[in-house]
Amino acid sequence: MNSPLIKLPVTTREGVFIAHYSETGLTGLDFPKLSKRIPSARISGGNPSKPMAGQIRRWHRATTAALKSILGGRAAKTFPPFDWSGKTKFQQAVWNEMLKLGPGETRSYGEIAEAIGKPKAVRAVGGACGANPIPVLVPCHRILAANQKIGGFSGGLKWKMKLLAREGVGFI
DNA sequence: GACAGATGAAGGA
DNA sequence: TCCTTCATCTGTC
Repeated sequence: MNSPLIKLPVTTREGVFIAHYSETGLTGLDFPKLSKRIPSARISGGNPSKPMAGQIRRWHRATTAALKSILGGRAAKTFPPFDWSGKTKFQQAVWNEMLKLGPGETRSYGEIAEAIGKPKAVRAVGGACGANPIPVLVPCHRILAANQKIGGFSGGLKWKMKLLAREGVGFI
């Protein structure tokens, strides 16, 4: 496994997201804690060597820029490397498929299942979406249920609706 | 090995 | 048209 894990705050208009980094890339992204005070910006959880810290700062800039772009309803220009070690091939296939979606572009769980060559694994796709550690950047909010129904969202439907509204996506 | 899940489709009222 | 039920597949415990 990868360690240590570095946590860095990403301040946006929507609140402060917490990005988690390992030695190989971004491992996770936490939604802002609603109605909580904004934590002070500091590196915590690890003690990276100097070259590592510089690299993580670069990744963090990319994460911040990508997050702000997506929250603004625009496509992210660059992404940090994602660290999906420990995740299953199936989950990675689902998330890679989601990364191909641009702003305002949506797919159904069934379409994602079909795209990865497992057209009947629709429920499993839902499970992979729920296991997505990097919401927003890996746009699981762009996955709708059949007939444009909103479905569910691990970070809370409120976020899903907000993100989709930003991108001008209509849903039921 | 059993169970649960962010689905989808079909059938009945 | 809406609701209920069931089939299907994968991940997790």
